[in-house]
Amino acid sequence: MKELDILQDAHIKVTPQRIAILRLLKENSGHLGVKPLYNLVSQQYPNISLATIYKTLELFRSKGVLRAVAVASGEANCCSSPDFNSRLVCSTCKSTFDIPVPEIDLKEYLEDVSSRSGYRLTSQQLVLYGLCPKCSRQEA
Amino acid sequence: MKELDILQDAHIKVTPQRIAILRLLKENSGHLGVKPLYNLVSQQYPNISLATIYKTLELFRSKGVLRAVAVASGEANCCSSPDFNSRLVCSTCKSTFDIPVPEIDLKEYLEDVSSRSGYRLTSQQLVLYGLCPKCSRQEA
DNA sequence: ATGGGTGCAAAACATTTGCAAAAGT
DNA sequence: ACTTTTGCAAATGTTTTGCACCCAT
Repeated sequence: MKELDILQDAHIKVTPQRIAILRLLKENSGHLGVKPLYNLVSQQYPNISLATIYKTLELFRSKGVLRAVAVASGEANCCSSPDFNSRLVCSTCKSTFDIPVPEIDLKEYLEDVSSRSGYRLTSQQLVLYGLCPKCSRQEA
Repeated sequence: MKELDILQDAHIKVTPQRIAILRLLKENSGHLGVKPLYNLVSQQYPNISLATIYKTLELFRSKGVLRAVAVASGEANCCSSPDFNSRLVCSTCKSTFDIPVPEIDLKEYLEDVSSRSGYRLTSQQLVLYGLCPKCSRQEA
């Protein structure tokens, strides 16, 4: 789907900056922090400001074009022992509900979590942490 | 396991502040941001500084007592369509490797990802987003 | 003309660093 | 005693806000 169509479908006014931002996010599978994104957009629009990036991301999020996704920062912290960390987070009020580690088929699991918790699931994120082959070698 | 033992096992010098921080994280399943944690610790140690919190968290992380876990912030962003977002992130160099959505048993899936990617998995995080019953009602 | 978008600058907020005093082993 | 940690303050980095100007209806 073209960037233009995505924006129009979401009732977002189309501007060149917004198209560029959306295109870059798509090209990078969305795995882009604010500054890397800013640097990329700057190549095309040298005068763009960080404020525009932030405003655009917030706009996209509010319209459902983007979904905020975080890779471990210091924001929240967790006692180490449980290697598998599963939590249910309300995307509106941020309240959390602890859920058991899935041992069964994921679809069953998701239905189960939904009915136990009463939460209406909108999306899931499985983040796996590990060492890539290069770093794994360097560590040994 | 007692806080004292956890710290000693990790070869971390024991201080009352560190015990308090670790205790509070455990009592809250680790789902605690920096400021909420600071506020709680402050009740017991009114003079503790944010710098100490940050330093302690970083220390705990480096010793493996804590694992950084993030709940969606603006840090990284993702095009919406894929409801199930799975990524493999190298905990050392942050490089990413896209992985398919799991359709099968999780253990098989994890083994499969590991052998396909060459990454050595250290931990996984499944974050489910949704609306809690209260917010779900308010939205309708 | 109007409404909204942009970029700048400043404000607000979050995190990190350097250092002297205090506490731990 | 020696070393490390603490808390303060300042420095740095990040995100948000207000506003004047510009662009596309």
